[in-house]
Amino acid sequence: MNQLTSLFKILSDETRLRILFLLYQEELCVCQLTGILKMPQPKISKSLSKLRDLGLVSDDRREKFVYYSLKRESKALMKILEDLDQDIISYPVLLEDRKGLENKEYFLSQCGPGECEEGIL
Amino acid sequence: MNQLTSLFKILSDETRLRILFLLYQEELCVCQLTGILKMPQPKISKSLSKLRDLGLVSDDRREKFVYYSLKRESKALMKILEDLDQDIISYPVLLEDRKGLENKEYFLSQCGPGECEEGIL
DNA sequence: TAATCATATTCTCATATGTGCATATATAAA
DNA sequence: TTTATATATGCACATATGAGAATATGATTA
Repeated sequence: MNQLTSLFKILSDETRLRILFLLYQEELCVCQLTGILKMPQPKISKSLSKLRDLGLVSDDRREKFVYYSLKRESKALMKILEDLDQDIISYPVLLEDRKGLENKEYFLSQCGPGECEEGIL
Repeated sequence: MNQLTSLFKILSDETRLRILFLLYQEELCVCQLTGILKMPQPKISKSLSKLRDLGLVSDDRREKFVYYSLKRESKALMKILEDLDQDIISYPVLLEDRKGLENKEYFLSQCGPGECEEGIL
């Protein structure tokens, strides 16, 4: 029961929800998430660490980057993400994030916010 | 999106979640909820008022009692409650609450906590 | 080894949140 | 019009939480 309410609490923050929904689609590293969500890197890192604390994501360092992926073990979480996916048309923010995934390679290069974003965005 | 995260925040409190799940099964008044959940009445009332603020429940005064019922308009909420219902075996607290529903008539009489509970409980 | 880059952590702050207790309101009964 | 009963609200408190800025860590490259 406590696990369930903790899950809802995690989902009650928009940043975390958006991250989870992105990772539901594919594995991403911190700088990719930072680029897609257009948020300060510490904010992303802190969100990710909370998600890791709850055991919802796992991290894997490969070369320069730390890749995060959804653990897909919580049946409750998976159901919620599937439902969001099915009704994604109702959530423009999530749709936009999904579109942002197309630039994922771009965000791998060193692009601090405000530096070389104009090229694509 | 904000509506969605607000929903998750509401669900992140065990009291509110239990209330919603009870109302998902049937309409109940405050004293019945107080009796079933074995919690102080102000706590129940305050939870209910938050649920009403979000438009998740509606209240209807009939004689001495105020009956609350689930509004069933939020598709997201309904899906979550249905999923809980389907997997209720994983949530003993909710199962216990459901069992408590059998005493619902009993809690309609004036029974402050600790007074005449022993009769049944 | 020094420098750069990706990520994590710390600190401070303002704000929100749940709880318990007391009390107010309002309807119904006497 | 009192009295009882059901429900709602206010207050005080402790705690939790998210944001932002600064900085630390740790791996990689030069």
